[in-house]
Amino acid sequence: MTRTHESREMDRQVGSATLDDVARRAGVSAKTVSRVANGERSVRPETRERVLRAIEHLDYRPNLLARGLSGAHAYTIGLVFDNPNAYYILAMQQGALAACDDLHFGLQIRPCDSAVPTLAEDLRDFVHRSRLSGLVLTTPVSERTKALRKLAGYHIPFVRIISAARDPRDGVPCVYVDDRDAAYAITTHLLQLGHVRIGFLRGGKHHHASAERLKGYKDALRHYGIPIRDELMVEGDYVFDDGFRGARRLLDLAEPPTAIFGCNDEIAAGALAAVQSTGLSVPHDVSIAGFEDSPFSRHSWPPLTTARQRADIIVERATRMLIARIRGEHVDNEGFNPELVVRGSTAPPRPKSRRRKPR
Amino acid sequence: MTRTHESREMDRQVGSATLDDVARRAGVSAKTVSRVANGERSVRPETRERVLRAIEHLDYRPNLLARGLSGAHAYTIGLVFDNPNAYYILAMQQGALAACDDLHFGLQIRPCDSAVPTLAEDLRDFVHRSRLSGLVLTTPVSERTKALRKLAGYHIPFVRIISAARDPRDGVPCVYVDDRDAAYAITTHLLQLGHVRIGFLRGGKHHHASAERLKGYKDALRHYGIPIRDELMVEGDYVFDDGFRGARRLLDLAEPPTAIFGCNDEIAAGALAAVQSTGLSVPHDVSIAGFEDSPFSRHSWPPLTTARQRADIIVERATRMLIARIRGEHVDNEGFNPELVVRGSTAPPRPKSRRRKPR
DNA sequence: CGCGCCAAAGACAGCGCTGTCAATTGTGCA
DNA sequence: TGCACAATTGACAGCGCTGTCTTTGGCGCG
Repeated sequence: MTRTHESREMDRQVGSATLDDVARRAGVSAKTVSRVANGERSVRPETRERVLRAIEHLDYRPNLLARGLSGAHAYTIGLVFDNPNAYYILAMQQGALAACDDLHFGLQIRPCDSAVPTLAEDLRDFVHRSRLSGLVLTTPVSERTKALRKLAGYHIPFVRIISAARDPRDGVPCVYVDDRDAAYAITTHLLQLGHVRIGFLRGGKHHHASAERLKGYKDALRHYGIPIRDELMVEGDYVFDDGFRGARRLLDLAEPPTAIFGCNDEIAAGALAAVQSTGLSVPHDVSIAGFEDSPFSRHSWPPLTTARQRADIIVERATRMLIARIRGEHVDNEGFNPELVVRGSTAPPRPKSRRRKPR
Repeated sequence: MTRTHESREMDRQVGSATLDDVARRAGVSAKTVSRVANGERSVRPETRERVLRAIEHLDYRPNLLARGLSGAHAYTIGLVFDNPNAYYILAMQQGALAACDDLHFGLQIRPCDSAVPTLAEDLRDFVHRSRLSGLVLTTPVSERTKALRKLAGYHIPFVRIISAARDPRDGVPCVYVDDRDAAYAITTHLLQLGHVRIGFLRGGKHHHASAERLKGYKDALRHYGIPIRDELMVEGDYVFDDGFRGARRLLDLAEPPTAIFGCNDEIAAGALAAVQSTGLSVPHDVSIAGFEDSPFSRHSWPPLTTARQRADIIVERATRMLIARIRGEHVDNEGFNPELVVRGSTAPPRPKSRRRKPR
């Protein structure tokens, strides 16, 4: 590149002092400035002070590319997701960003298709190209165990967020969320209101979380001695339209359910719309519950009973774990329990005599 | 760093061949490989072929950090936003990502507070730290003209997305969206249905788009010779709760409106919930219209009449413009017109005699 | 047959930072 | 006071790539 001194000065005007500039001004070596900038110990307080003043004065900001190229890694992590749910994605991004900003790491966002066979290789390339320090893997990417094994083989640090009742203790760090338990709580809430026929709208076949929630639903029914009926469980993906269609199918049954539990809020919103579109009222004719506490659940009418799952906090925690791990610190896995939030979309079923579809 | 040969070999195993590796295998210089990798002209076809085979064989991927550090810029752009709306943000990200993937650029996501006085300096630091090639500025960041002037002074390329009826032709490249016209269309739609008292729920005081939409509303009323009443225009931000509160206030008026136009879909969803919460029905008692065509509008019941604004496509276009500009190509500004989408939330007003609040 | 010219390819010096290791200084203790 | 040893600091060589400049080789033309 060979830039002249003049052009370097011009660059400086637009605001990019380098380590060397700072070093010259503080009368120390570049390496010492590097030490101060990275908060390393072995620098005498007065030297540190001098360097800090020079940094301040020149408004020095380390060039992340150079740091990444030079060092063992780039002080940047990747957030990998494969999810159709906008709120969920955004909450995850916010959580990751909060942790990264706090710990002075960069963040790269990476949507992907978790079903491709080359998942591990794709992620490896992603990491290598930008020399990422590690990955936060969210569901369902975090459930592709074979790909994860490969990733580990490539010596790529990662933290998984998974749906599990307890710490899997398999040596792979993770944050686990007890979806089964939360689904159990929601179903129990409906049962205690007096519902017996409760529909369940499944989501994302490939999502382990969906299976866990279904398990919680079944466990609760079993606990109350209520038979599990196939016709009350409808397949679908994590999207509104499937919720709408699924709920319509349930309502068309000879003996329709008095309550519908959607596997996430978007599905539940679809169910809500479906019920209202047939002229029935929520919660008087049909109760509806969701899962996630996304804005969907708060911003519908009536607002949805749901399980609060703070994706931002969960991902922030996972990100902090990852960075701690990258720094060589020991970290314990951590569990989260979604919490039941009761809102206006659930109520006791209408006495049988009056429950008849109008029209 | 001084790594041993052994350790380099190990690294190679996990998949990061370098320019030099490829050069050695192809029997050419590193620079020639660089030329091939960057699609430069002056390489003889047979040489290019040989290099490509070596690249293929070694599964070579350029290290983006090194490329960015070395070259004039990092082949990465930043997407800057300051917006409370999840769908909007996500749509924008998807649009930017589509363009970046296609053109082999990286993307950095950057939420920010557009109201801070140091906006220009913050963005400059953001650019310098990662040596970004340029920025896509979305509303309302794109409306901070003073900060933008500073940015231009720092020689940072950017493209704005703004709310304007026509090309401002001010020398700063932009994509412009005619919000006024779309709001005019929505208001006209309501007027043609027979509504006379139409409420307007404002959004985001700092958003120029909000003012443009208000202008469209007023222009339409004026065109139909209907007086503009202050009590029918309610302040608020772009969020559900303000829509809810604002609609309640409108309904509490001595003479409430028969239709409510929310400045975006989230506000309209709030208004929808407010109307339904008072026991009135949409659209029979009150019509509601939104703006944006976000999932909110499709996923409520009834689905909302709105103006379709494809944030993904708009941002993708802006991103392509930015990259073209970075490459030194000439690009013309481009305009988008949101399009009226009529759904179930709007209908003719109920004949006066029967319009009385129950309860 | 020799010359100039242009396309193709290579040499080399960085970009701004960090890891390693050597040099320097200061400290405690015999 | 002198010495071993630890705490600071600095010198230097890259990280993997690109910009500039130089060299090489093939070709047309007088």
